[in-house]
Amino acid sequence: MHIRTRFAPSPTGELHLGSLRTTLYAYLHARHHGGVFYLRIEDTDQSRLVSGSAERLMKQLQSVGITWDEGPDIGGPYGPYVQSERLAMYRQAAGQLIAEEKAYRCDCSPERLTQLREDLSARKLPPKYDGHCRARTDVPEEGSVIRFRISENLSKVTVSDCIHGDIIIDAATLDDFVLLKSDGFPTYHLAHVVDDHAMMTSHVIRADEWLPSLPKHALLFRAFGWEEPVYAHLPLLLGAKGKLSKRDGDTNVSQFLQWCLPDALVNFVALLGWNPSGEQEIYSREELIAAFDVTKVHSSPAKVNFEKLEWLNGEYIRRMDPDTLATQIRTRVDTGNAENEFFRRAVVLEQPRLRRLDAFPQWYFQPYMQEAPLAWKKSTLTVAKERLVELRAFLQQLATWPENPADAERVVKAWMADRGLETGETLWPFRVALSGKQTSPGPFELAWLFGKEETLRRLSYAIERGV
RNA sequence: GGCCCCAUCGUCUAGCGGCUAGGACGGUGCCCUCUCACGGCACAAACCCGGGUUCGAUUCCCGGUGGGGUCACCA
Repeated sequence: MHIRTRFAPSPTGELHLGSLRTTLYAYLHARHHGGVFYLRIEDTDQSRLVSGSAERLMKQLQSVGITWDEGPDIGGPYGPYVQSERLAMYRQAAGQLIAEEKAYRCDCSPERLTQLREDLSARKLPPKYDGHCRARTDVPEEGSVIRFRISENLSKVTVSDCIHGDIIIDAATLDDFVLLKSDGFPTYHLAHVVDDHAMMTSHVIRADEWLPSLPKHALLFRAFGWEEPVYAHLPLLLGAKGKLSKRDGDTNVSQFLQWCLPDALVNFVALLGWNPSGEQEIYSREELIAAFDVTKVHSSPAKVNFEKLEWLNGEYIRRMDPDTLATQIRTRVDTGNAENEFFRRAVVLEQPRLRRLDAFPQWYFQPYMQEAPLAWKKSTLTVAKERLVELRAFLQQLATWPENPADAERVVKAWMADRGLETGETLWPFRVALSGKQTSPGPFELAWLFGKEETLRRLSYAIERGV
């Protein structure tokens, strides 16, 4: 069988962390099998459309490196890939079911339906449609909906899912659900079945919240006489309390991308609810594709651990080449008018310390400010300044400035050993003279960053004005 | 409430009848060290409960409990 999976978002907002994972799994499954991954826009709810949303969704997928083979922007053999452009197909399909008496028209008013549900739930009965219009033949087309008829002969429905296994549902709990709305647009149920059949979808990979309506979909496929796709219902992503939501902070992908590398985010999200049975934590895109197996996706929900994402992002940062990292940071933080070489060196210094791209220390780009005392622990300012004076003289006469921090360390430490200078009393003032901070990269790193001129300038400033 | 899903450290997880129950994040301690990170080492931390099945259950079955989802002319 040829593998075809899809991501079918409704254009009503931003790409959410949960949708990213759903998409990623569908994408990985297709890529793993050399199949097709396509995009379909589900814009059947006229009232909830958000303009520009579909475009943003696609942009965000691109920004995390998820590519599709067919879609609204690039077309493909089974288009159109936008549901509002496929209305004729849904109407035709619904009409066919009416002709076969597997569906019927209903013009019950919203008021009646609401009343009905209220009465039913007041009596502690499941709120379902009472079949008022089931036998009617006089329902006008105008303003009415088409409902699916749950056969009265049906007792059990067996559905199957490749991560949950078989599920058997009592048909009595099923409702005569709406297929076609009165505005002529299909409901999700109809559109899903018609499209995934027409578009040859082999695997429907979607969130667990769809599981309760799986029997409807199965019944529809059977009513049409179509082969059902393989279903994979993914466990939900949970926040602090229940389904991941705004309560847990902004969970939009764009929000994460402000501080997180796309590859780290993908790596992180891939391992939420699935893992290839090892102790490896970091996977390249290729490794994910090679290892992915939908049937090994967990059936239990996963709480999102944002701290681990930060850690993972740090790991990715450490593995990057400094120039690439520098460009990633440049787009996210204000680097003032730092010149390229200086910025690149600052990035090298911060690379082992950084977890969030947006947390790059600002002091590199700001005027010098002494915030920590020059004196080391129990030592005194006088001693600190004596050391700095000696150090300045030594650095001053250096013929060649160290090429890198390790060089600087070697040279200065040799000199210190020579003079019998204690490290804390010397290096602490040295570092504070350069950074002004309680915590910062080391003095050798900073001397390399600033170069001879600026290093000497800062030393002199500390000797004269330092406290 | 009906229906459905789920259940290993706080969190993500390995485990697929016999293990000192492994790893990662986070936490703690130590080492490295001028500070902060990085890195290294160590420690604390889990099989929800009750019945079965079995020589033997974290693992299989049933029940309970707990958590979650879903019950629209939304997806």
